Amino acid sequence: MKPTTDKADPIARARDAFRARGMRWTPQRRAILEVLVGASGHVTGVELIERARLRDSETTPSTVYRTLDVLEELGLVSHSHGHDGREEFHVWPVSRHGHLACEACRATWEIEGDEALAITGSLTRKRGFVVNLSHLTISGLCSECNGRTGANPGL
Amino acid sequence: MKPTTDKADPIARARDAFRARGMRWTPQRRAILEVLVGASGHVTGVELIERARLRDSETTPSTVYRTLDVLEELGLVSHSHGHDGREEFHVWPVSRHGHLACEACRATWEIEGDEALAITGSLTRKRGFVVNLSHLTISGLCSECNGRTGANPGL
DNA sequence: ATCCGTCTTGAGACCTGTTGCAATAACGGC
DNA sequence: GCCGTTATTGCAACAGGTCTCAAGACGGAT
Repeated sequence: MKPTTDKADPIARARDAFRARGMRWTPQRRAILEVLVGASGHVTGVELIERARLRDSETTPSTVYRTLDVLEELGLVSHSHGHDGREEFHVWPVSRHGHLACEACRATWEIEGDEALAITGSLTRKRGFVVNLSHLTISGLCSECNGRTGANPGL
Repeated sequence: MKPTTDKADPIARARDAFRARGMRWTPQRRAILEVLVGASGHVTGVELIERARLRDSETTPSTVYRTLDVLEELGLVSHSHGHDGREEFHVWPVSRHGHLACEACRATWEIEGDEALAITGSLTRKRGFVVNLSHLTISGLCSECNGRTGANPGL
């Protein structure tokens, strides 16, 4: 006896989340959700649009971006900005974390746990400022690139 | 007896910095420098273009942005990204610092000194990652907005 | 004063997103 | 199953920035 809404199915859960907030469940939203299920890690807006178009060639950018906004409100995705300011979406964030991005080699790392606390903690204590960790991208030079480029007189 | 290049004049110093690197000193660059001298704090690209157009209605965006890039290399300006990813230029940075931006009230604060060190220090020590502090913008909720909006289940 | 190499500029196309608005279609009620 | 409300979509224009490329001009050499 199958339950009407399978708790393990992320798409069914998303649909329920939409409906619970009086929002509508549309084919377009379903398609974008399906793309997200197949994605992992960090994806740019353009990548998501391209993938969505593979399923439905009619997909328009505005719908994708608007859906991503809604999904962010629902907590299903989060976004931050790469060092050039472009959006990067983080799908199904398992744990809340920030990012570290090397300006030279473009590699990225996640900042979480104690390391994240070292950054957010002092701001919260001293200023009462609550950091939006998942939106945070810290850029600079990783140890490898910093060694390679030699004296970079202070970025 | 006036010296040919007045050490106190930031525009003359900029001119010399350009020439010293084999770059040319053009009317456009001079105009943009003049705008920057009259600016303070944080300015957006659009604001700078508008102000430059007041002096020279022919000013084009590409020239302004390119000049800003060069000036950033020379260390005369720095830029970071607001919480929506748009560029914000920081003119004549007196001290290297990052920014804190409230997503609700849009207020911003500077992060410098010990506070900055608390953020960059652990990343440098543990990962050898050198943070580009002047490019950093941390967004979240300031104490006032956080109190006002009540329980925000973890940004 | 003129010439020339090459750095800069300007124009416009392009890129990533956002927004206003009319047309469309979910979905709760009958 | 049909209707009406109203959330959502698609389109097209807009906004902030970047990039290419031909034309122009800075400035060292003559």
